[in-house]
Amino acid sequence: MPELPEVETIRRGLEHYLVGHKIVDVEIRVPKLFEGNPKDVIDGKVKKVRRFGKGLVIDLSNGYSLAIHIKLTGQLIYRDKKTEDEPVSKEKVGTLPSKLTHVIFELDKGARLYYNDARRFGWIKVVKTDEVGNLPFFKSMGPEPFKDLTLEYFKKVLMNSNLAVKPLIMDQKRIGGIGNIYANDALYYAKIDPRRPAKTLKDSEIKKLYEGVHKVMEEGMKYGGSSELNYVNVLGQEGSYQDHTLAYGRQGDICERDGGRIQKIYLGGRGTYVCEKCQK
DNA sequence: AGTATCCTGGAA
DNA sequence: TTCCAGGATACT
Repeated sequence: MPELPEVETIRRGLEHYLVGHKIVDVEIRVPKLFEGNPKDVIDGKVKKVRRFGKGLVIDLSNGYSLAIHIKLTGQLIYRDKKTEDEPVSKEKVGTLPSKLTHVIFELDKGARLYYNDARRFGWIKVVKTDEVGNLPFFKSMGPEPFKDLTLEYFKKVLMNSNLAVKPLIMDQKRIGGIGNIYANDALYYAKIDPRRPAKTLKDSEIKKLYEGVHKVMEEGMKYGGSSELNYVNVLGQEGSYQDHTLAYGRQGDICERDGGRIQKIYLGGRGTYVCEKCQK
């Protein structure tokens, strides 16, 4: 599921392939995903691509931006004459456009940007660049790992909440970018039970968890993200972090630290993976 | 703090 | 055929 490492991988790809391209036309096949006037982005040239937590912003030269959230199953795939011959994931993407393609950005020089989304949870919004920060999702976003999430702030968030630590660190308003996969793995790394009320964590545990969050997300980016679900990069290729998770998706596996078995439980309605022997 | 909602492909 | 997946929001 796209979290910070997946969305950052996409951002880098978009930055690399999109900057300099002009948007020539927009084809909207599923209107509910698209907000704002598509005409406002036509003739706009891509200046840069930003990421805030799990959200993306494509800034154009004409004062408008595309704010995008791919939620669980969104894909942004770039194709041009050069990349056309590089195969996209047959399983996750198929032939473009597919029946899951809901928006197509026609770019200059014969290039295209496809937005696919199996579950149609994602959104694309046209907004003035200087109003991006007013969108509720961006406005309420907390500080994020690798950026402005300091250990001091992290400590403060955890110490002041009775919430179970896992749903707490996944709250985008408090901390941006952490989702289910990396929350599970970071907690496993730090040997902390995801159900622990956050304020019961000791300083040393908070520090270890902070370290774990960064560690597992770094691994995520190293492996090009997790393609457990529909995630692919802008070339339509899968990542492989799903083969390197510490705890996520590993129910029944033996914990290599102590030989315990990783259990799947539900916490806050979400699949949660925990070795009860070493995660206390 | 837990639960329903959106939505649908794919697994069971 | 039913159920599950979960990011974010909106309820209760």
